[in-house]
Amino acid sequence: MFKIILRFGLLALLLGILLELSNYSISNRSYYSEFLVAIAAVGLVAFGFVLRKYIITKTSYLKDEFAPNERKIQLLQISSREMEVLTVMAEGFSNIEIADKLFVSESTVKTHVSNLLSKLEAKRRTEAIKKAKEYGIIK
Amino acid sequence: MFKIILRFGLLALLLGILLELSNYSISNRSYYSEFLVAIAAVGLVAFGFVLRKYIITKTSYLKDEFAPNERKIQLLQISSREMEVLTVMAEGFSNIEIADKLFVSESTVKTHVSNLLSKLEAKRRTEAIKKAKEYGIIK
DNA sequence: GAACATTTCATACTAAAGTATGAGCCGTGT
DNA sequence: ACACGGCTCATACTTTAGTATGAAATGTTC
Repeated sequence: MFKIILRFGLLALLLGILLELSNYSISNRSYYSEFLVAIAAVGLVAFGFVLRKYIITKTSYLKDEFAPNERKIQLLQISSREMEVLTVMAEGFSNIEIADKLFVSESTVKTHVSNLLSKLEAKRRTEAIKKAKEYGIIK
Repeated sequence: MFKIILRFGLLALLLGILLELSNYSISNRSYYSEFLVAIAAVGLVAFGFVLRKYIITKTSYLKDEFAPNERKIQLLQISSREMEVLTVMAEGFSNIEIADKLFVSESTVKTHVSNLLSKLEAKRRTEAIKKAKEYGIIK
């Protein structure tokens, strides 16, 4: 992360120097004045262009260090056990498989899922998963 | 599309004028010389920054930097219609809802889903959705 | 044009998912 | 102590989802 900031900082500095250079050459009416300005301009545009990509990829990188949206979880009144069910459910497991993983009965899982559906205002588990992801409460 | 090109063209022109202006003011050693250059530089970076977004979003089939993994789709022998079903299915819709959206019967959707499950080696639609996302064939 | 994949649909199943209701247990807090 | 929320489970039921099979209409490819 610091590496990227450093890289972009250096690039920005370089472009700044280029601009300054063109300033001086303009004052001196050098041959390369217009040329240098053009290069600096193109460089700056490219800088912004690439910057966006890095910002986007690096923020999606931060999604890997996934922190569930606790606010939303509390707002929807989703309990910790429901969260566990939701997480395993999103992995594509059936109710019985979830039950085995959490050491409870299928009935219990069904109850949790049913509660999750109403809390997430979803009609199906697929819809619940989609919404939960949109809310950032699961990855 | 032309609208966007026009907009960006105008913006680029404006930035060019700004640069030229700063050139002149530098020659004249005006108070605003450095200031103008800085504004032009920031403008150019912003230009590139926004440009990327527009290029990506306006090339429509590349939404949010997402390009479906065509190689994987072909490898798994998933047909175009199956892809459509998969996409809508991942949005959390039921078979009947998918059928309505694609103007086919529920039977047809069931067939497609069933084929998708075997092709994706999934036991349930939730698992299929998860795998499809991992493979990068849906977002 | 014959072979082949795709898309469509139906029928008849079985298997899951989801709903509704009631109930017992366990902590926490008033 | 008692109310409350969370977790557990069961039974009974309805609704979807998923499988199997067959079949017909399209394209596509060699």
